[in-house]
Amino acid sequence: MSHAETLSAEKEQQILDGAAAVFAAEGYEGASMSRIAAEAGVSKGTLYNYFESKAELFTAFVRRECHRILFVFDDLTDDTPLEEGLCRVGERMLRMLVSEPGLLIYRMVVAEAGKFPELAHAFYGAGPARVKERMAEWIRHHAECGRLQVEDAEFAAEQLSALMQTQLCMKRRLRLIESVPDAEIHRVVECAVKLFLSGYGAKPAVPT
Amino acid sequence: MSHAETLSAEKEQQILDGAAAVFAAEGYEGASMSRIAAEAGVSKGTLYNYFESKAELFTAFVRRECHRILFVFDDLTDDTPLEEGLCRVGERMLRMLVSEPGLLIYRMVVAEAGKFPELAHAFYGAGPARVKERMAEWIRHHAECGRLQVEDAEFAAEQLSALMQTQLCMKRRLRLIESVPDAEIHRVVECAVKLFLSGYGAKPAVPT
Amino acid sequence: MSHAETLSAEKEQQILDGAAAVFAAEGYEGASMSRIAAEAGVSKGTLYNYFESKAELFTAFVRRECHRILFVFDDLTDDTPLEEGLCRVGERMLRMLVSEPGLLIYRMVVAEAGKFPELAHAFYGAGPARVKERMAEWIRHHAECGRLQVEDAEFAAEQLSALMQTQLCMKRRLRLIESVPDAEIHRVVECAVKLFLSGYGAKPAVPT
Amino acid sequence: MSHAETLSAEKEQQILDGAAAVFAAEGYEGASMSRIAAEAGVSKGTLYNYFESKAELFTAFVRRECHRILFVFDDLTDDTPLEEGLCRVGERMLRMLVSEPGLLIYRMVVAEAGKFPELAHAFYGAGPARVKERMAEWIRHHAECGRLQVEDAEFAAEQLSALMQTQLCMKRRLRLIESVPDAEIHRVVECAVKLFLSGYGAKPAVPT
DNA sequence: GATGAATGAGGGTTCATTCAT
DNA sequence: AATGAATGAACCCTCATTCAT
Repeated sequence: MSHAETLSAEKEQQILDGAAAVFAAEGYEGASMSRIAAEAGVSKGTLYNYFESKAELFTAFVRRECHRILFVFDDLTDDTPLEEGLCRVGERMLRMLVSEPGLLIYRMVVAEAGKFPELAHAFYGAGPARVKERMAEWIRHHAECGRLQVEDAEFAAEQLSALMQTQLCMKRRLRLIESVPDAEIHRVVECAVKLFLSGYGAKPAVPT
Repeated sequence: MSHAETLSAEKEQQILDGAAAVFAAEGYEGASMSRIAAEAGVSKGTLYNYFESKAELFTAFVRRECHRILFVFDDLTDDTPLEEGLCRVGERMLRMLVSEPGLLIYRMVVAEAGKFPELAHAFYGAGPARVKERMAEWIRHHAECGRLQVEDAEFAAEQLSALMQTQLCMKRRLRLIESVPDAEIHRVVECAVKLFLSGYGAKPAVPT
Repeated sequence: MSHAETLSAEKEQQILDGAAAVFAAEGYEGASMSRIAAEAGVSKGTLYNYFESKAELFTAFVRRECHRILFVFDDLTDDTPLEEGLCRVGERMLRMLVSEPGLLIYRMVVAEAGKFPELAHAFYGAGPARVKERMAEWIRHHAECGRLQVEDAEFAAEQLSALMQTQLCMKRRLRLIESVPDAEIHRVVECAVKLFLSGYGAKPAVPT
Repeated sequence: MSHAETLSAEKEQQILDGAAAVFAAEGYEGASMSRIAAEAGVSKGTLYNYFESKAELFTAFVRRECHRILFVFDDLTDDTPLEEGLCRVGERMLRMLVSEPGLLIYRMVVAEAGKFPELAHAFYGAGPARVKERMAEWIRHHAECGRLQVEDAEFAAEQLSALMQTQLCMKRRLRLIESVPDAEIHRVVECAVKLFLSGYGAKPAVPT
């Protein structure tokens, strides 16, 4: 992206793959260009033909991972039934959050927010902020249809997102567990949606 | 505890203070023992009299920070009114999460979970797990009193915790904002408790 | 001369021009083949088609510069009046010594005499030695005509050369000054010739 | 000089000796800190305990060499007879110029004047300029005593200095010769002084 | 017990050179 | 003949760790 197209795009991906492996295992500071080169199967010099510095390689790697991850709303339309839509979006979000690439990028961006503020900003904009925004739109739509009673759609969206991030998520972030069974995900999402709807769902008319 | 009585506990704290400053600013890999020694006002050799290695110093520092942070339930009793208790606990938790020491420890543990799995474990046990456990007890108490309708108190506690961690929290973790106004905290906590109670609060008897 | 006829002499000069610019700015070790290639507007590979190595390119560049510089005696004939000839030669020599190309070559050859002894030898032969020899011939001619009283013409030539290299010259070599006004040059040369003639000029017959 | 006195002055000299050997052989850019460490018999790290960087080590080395070299006028008094004084000073200067340390420092300062302008400046001030000034004073003294006819004593001093730097000097600078016989030095100095006095010496009264 | 000079492996980066295209 | 991507050794420098004082 930031480099001439004369260099092989294939090799660039190869390098980024190597970088992903090493950054994931060692973090930014802990990763060495030597190891990345070895992991990617290229020489150390080649790294510098593709990326000007370790920092730029890291940046490119984070940006690529960000793009790979953000697909949460791809096929949600206004016609999707309320509860089904909430569950589908929630499930996707949670799956992404506990997936290996999702965790990787979360850890790295949080860890290096001080050194790479622009990355933190880009991550927030492309990730949480975008999800919130899109979700708020959808919530607003359903509120207008009378199926939700929401005043601040954006905040409601934040709450829904937050409800997905129970300790399941935390445990993955801390690498206390290696994988997450589907059943767990379903349960978390279902309960989150239930709680959400109990607060924001249209109240049944109370019979007089 | 692991050291001979000949070493001064005071100096140990002095070193940990220096370590805290440098680890906070530079991260684990970025921190140098020289800088820590300078910051702590001792010689490099002394560092190694108190801690066997950089890794052990880091471990000790993280453990101390963990202990400093966990005070959430200190004065909550069974008599505390339900909503007030929820708010008080939530507020403390959120304040801790967005505080500089809280963020520091969160970032470091998440970042180095791969290299220091035992730290991640200890952090989880001393932090999220303990909070959840304590909160679940309290919820269970109120459920037994009929003020809450909760089947799985632990999961409910997780949800309440999760609701505190809206994007306010994320923004702090990403260093997108430098501080958090009290009003913001109040609002997040209040809304969290409201949503929580809408789902778990005792339903008013429906008139027949 | 050492290359196949398939290579373009034009491009060779182009490369040497690039090399001159970079060697002048960075010195031998400081210059990079990449920068030379860029400066010359050719690829790195092409450099190696024309010159076997960095050392050979440097050698070729120094030799070319040597040739460019040596023009001191071009139009001096036996008929040129003594003092005028001395001044003209002196002035040219001094101008050459303080000129940018002259300084460049002097600095580089002196700096790299250890690594490139054959270059130092070639430089001496093409420069100082040739000037001395040519000047000695001319001095000898005037001695035979009775206008100079010289026993060792070669040594006298060395002295005349030496007299041109006052601190003006040194200051330029040390880059303490950026340019030399004509008046300064005239003065140095004039005084040098005057001193020279006071020692070697034919003594007026002492009246009996 | 620029460092705390806590480090061993002995080892500092040891390092500077190693640096001298390597800088002399390879030049500034060509010298590697590894080789200097090996030559000095210390580890690479130790180099950096004593000198902050390669540039600073080079600077320290040049300054030390400068101080070692400047002793030309140490015992010249106003009572020293004219011709003897001129010869003595000239001889010392020439010996210094063709000595290994003298050449070393000349080569390095000329070669790196672009990169280390402050060194070039310091060298000029401590070397050529100081010699000129001191020599001019002495010449002025003899002029006042009527033994010399000099208008611009400083310029005359420059000329005398210049006359020492015949091709003997140049050959050493180019490493074309390894050593200089005393006889050569004597001859150059004697002829220089003779020429100098023929121009600036008090003229014998011409008998009427 | 405290010090900090010494170590040397390893860090990121550059660069002369090669070679497939 | 010309290119420039690839290489890997070597660059300057940092740092966790040791140990004589």
